[in-house]
Amino acid sequence: MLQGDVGVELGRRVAVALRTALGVEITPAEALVRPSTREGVDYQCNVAMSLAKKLKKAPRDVAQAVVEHLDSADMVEAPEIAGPGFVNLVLRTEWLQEQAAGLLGDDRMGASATEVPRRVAIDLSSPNVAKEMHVGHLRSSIIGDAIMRLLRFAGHEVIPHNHLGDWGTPFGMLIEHLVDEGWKAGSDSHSISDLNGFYVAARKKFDADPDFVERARLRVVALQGGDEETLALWRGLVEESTRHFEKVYELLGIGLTPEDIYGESFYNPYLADTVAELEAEGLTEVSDGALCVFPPGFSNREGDRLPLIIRKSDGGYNYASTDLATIRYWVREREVTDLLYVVGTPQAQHFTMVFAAARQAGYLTDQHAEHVGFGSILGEDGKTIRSRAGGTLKLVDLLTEAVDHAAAVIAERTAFDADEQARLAKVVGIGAVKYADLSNDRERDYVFTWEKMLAKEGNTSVYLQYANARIRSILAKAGSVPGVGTPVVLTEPAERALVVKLLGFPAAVDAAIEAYAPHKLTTYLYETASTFTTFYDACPILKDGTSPEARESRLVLAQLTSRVLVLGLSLLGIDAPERL
RNA sequence: GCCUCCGUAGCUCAGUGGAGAGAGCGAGGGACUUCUAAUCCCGAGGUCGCAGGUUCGAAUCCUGCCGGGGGCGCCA
Repeated sequence: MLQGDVGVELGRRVAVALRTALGVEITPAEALVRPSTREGVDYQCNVAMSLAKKLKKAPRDVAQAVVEHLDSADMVEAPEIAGPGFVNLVLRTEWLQEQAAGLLGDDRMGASATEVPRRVAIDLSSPNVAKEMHVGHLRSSIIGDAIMRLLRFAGHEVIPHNHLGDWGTPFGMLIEHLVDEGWKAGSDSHSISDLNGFYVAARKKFDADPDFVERARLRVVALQGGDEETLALWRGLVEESTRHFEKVYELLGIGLTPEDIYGESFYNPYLADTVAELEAEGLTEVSDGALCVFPPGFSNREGDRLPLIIRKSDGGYNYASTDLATIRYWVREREVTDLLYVVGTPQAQHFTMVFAAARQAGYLTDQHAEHVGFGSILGEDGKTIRSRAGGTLKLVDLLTEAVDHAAAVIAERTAFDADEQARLAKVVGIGAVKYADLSNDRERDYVFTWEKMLAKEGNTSVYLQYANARIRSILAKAGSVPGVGTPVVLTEPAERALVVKLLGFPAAVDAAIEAYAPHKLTTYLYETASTFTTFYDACPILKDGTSPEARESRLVLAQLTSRVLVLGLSLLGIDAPERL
């Protein structure tokens, strides 16, 4: 059975044909084999036009040479040349039948694992201590989680790190507010019911009370000086916040645990060394009292060189220092080959500069560092939903609303018992939120609307879950699941279309991984579910009048579809219930 | 001012330099005593922001312009 992308396999064969026919060496990718939108054509090869000039031949002659030497009779019908030199490829029914039958024994659905596993550190989620997670954290969390799942599926080692905002000057203010609230160091009986309220109250006091400001300042000094009582209070605050995050991660179905937390404080011990190394390398300059690196190629609005400040004029460190120390840590101590940062696109320049500085410093050499940016979630007014702009939407409220909405629909439509309804509501509601986000191009902003988040028609998770539930229902009714080796017989166009689509799974996964673009997978899964429902309507499986052969064959197709949908959704962090 | 991303059907969005640019939603027409209608089928709907350029071929690459978002020194 074929492993991987059908188009790549055809490309390989075209490359061989060109070598034997014309002595030309090209890679499979350069064969330009693409799925075709032409009626009745599965793939098309566009290589003839691209090579014609280089070979000083007419495109149709190159195409003719490809066709004559293409060794693919097992896989495709006799290729036809069309238009200026397109080679149209139609997959043979027998080949499709064999592939479909073979897939039944492959729980990876044709997707191969990498032969060169990498070790990838991925920065995701990264909420701030003493602040409630809001919709802004949604994207980093679920996009990061999906990328993590995709990379692991591909056979890579992935180490998530949750870069918690757990250090810095605001903690003086926050700890003093804790003290005012009667917290005692070392006691774990405290809790904060409203993290946002806590933060706002501290901030308000800070803005109004000079004595409090002074206490906060002293508290920062104590914190950074390692004062035990202060550290104990700080830990209490971090742990309290972490418990809030855990609840959200649990609801969201993100695999992040407290072990994945590498907050800013974690890198604290490395900051001085990191900065000292940069100084020793001669990369730094003092400018306006701040210690800076000036990576080449960046300028500010006056046209002057743009600094990356790694130590503030007051001697404190900032996020550039931490980010450099982070790279240094993961490369040196953890020996990762890749560093991914799932952080909003507004920080694109920051990361470009940090990476540039890290290369200058030798922290990054062969490693691949990439800012996997994502667009902002906008309000209906088209402006970024910001925590301080008033229009805060707590993440937990968003998720609860989605689950409640799903619960209402489920109660209306189904007769499952209460427990089952509650379980389904969570799977459907959370899935809808995740899918609504993941199905957008990662890098683009999108406007948040409840309508979109809760939609259950068209390209939505519910559509996919429903398609799968219908399949599971049929398989349950059928009594026995067709075993490996069950012959697949394709007679109807809808059957054939479904198999062709199912064979596209590896290509979709590859595309999603290659560009860190989960939406490429959602698009594919939606097309697959849609192709299936067309098949479902056109091709009865268990109904009277279906021959035993067709019944078994169609059960295989249903089974394969279910596995593609369930596996695909799982790579996005979305569950697919048996019944719906 | 500079950098960067975006502009595709009424709306929300896909689109790997390849052949009449595709979905969903909405609006119109049709299909249920259901293998689960949270579904399917049919037709309508487009100066791919504008103007040049590169190319055999441009929604896609380059340049300029228009419109919008974001970023541009001590918050992260």
